[in-house]
Amino acid sequence: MTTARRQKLKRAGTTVDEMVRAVADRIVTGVLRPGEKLDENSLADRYEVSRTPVREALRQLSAMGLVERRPNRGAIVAVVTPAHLSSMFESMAELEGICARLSAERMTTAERRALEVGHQDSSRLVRTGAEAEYEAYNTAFHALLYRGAHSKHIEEMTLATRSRLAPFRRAQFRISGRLAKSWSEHDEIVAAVLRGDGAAAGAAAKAHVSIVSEASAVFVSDGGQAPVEPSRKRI
Amino acid sequence: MTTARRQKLKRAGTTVDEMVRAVADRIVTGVLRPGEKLDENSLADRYEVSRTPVREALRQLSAMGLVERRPNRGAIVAVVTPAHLSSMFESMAELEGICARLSAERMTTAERRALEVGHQDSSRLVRTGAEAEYEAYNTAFHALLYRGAHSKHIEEMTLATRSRLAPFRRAQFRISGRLAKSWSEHDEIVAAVLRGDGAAAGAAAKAHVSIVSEASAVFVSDGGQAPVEPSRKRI
DNA sequence: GATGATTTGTACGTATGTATA
DNA sequence: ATATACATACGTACAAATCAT
Repeated sequence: MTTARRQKLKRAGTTVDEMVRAVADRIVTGVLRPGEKLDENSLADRYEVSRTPVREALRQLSAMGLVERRPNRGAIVAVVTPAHLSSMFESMAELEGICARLSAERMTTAERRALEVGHQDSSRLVRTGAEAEYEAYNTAFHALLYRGAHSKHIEEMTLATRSRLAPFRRAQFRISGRLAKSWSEHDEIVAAVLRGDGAAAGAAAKAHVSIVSEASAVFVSDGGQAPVEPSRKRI
Repeated sequence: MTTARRQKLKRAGTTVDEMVRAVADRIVTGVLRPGEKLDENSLADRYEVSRTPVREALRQLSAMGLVERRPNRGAIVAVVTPAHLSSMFESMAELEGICARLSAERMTTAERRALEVGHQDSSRLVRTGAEAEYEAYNTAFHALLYRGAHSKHIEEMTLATRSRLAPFRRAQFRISGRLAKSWSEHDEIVAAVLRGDGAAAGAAAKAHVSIVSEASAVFVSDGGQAPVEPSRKRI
């Protein structure tokens, strides 16, 4: 029986907001796996709060798509069908493409410089094979592209979709050679953005995601992220 | 003083779900205007429920982007800056374009037929100037395009964005000549979809939204949707 | 299929934080 | 600026639904 150790929240803002952050983090990092039950009492217990904020947090997570709620039947970590997963990757490719295209057209000089500097620096991570660091950089790189589109709502949609995909793409850089391949794809995107070629940047970014999608599909079929369901005390 | 008449919910599922539906509907139809305060007690009073489900509904609406919540300071109908509004219209254009492109490539024969039949029938509404009916048809028409893309997540994002824009585009068909213009734009989209020309369908759909955007901008600057704020008893 | 246990849904009370005089 | 009024945040209690036996 897994012990459900208590863990006081930081209470940066409201209890609910902290709960949302905490649970969302555990979902996207894969600690909580798709299909896993999210019991209100256990969550309240774990974070030492009452059920009221837990319920509000679950509802918000549900609206975000990270959690599924069936009336009177509780909440589970969202479990997506292969069809829906592929639809999300498809959306991600489209969104990345849009962001890259708009970034190529709209980024300020400072933004372009930041993109290029980061990209050049990251080559060191590839040479040394620093997977974890490269993954962190990769997130920042893509965030720059979303931001550079200068369109708040597109940025929001893209980040939200990325969050929902996170549980399914975690192991992508473990796949041999993926680091170098990712970098060279980034290189193509950066070059297109720097020369203001929206169409090329969009196409490259879209292709970049498609490749990640295939890599993740392999991972999924490994069973590593297969929906789970029992193990009650795992919060 | 506007009377806050009580109104029992239908209780199809849970109270909260009905509340979300009811309040979202009042927001997108413009009964509740951007900036208007959503007082928990008044809402609870109006729908004859306790504050608990009201709070959960407000949080879900907030996650949907229809409502803004400031900690300890209550909720208001989401008020968007002109910049954010234009970003949402831009997103809408991109999403519509994607849906139309994918529909052109993926719709089944039955779906194509339904699209064309509805479109041809709608010409009658244009001739008779049936604005309300045409608006209803228009919603269905676009829903067909979203559905026809055969990509659940893209469909969800598009519908969600459309909801958030609804309060700002309501008067679009009141603008003289807009009905006929809308129909001819639809005609271009339908033709492209039927002949399987994804690029043309996407471009036409994207342009279609851009024009709506401009029409709505006029409407917004009319003050018709300017953020309100007092009138406490208006729930 | 009925019954008890468990879990979710709703109501309400109190404390805390925010706005107002 | 201080105090007062008021709205929100959270906890607790109870009701209703689901699940297991």
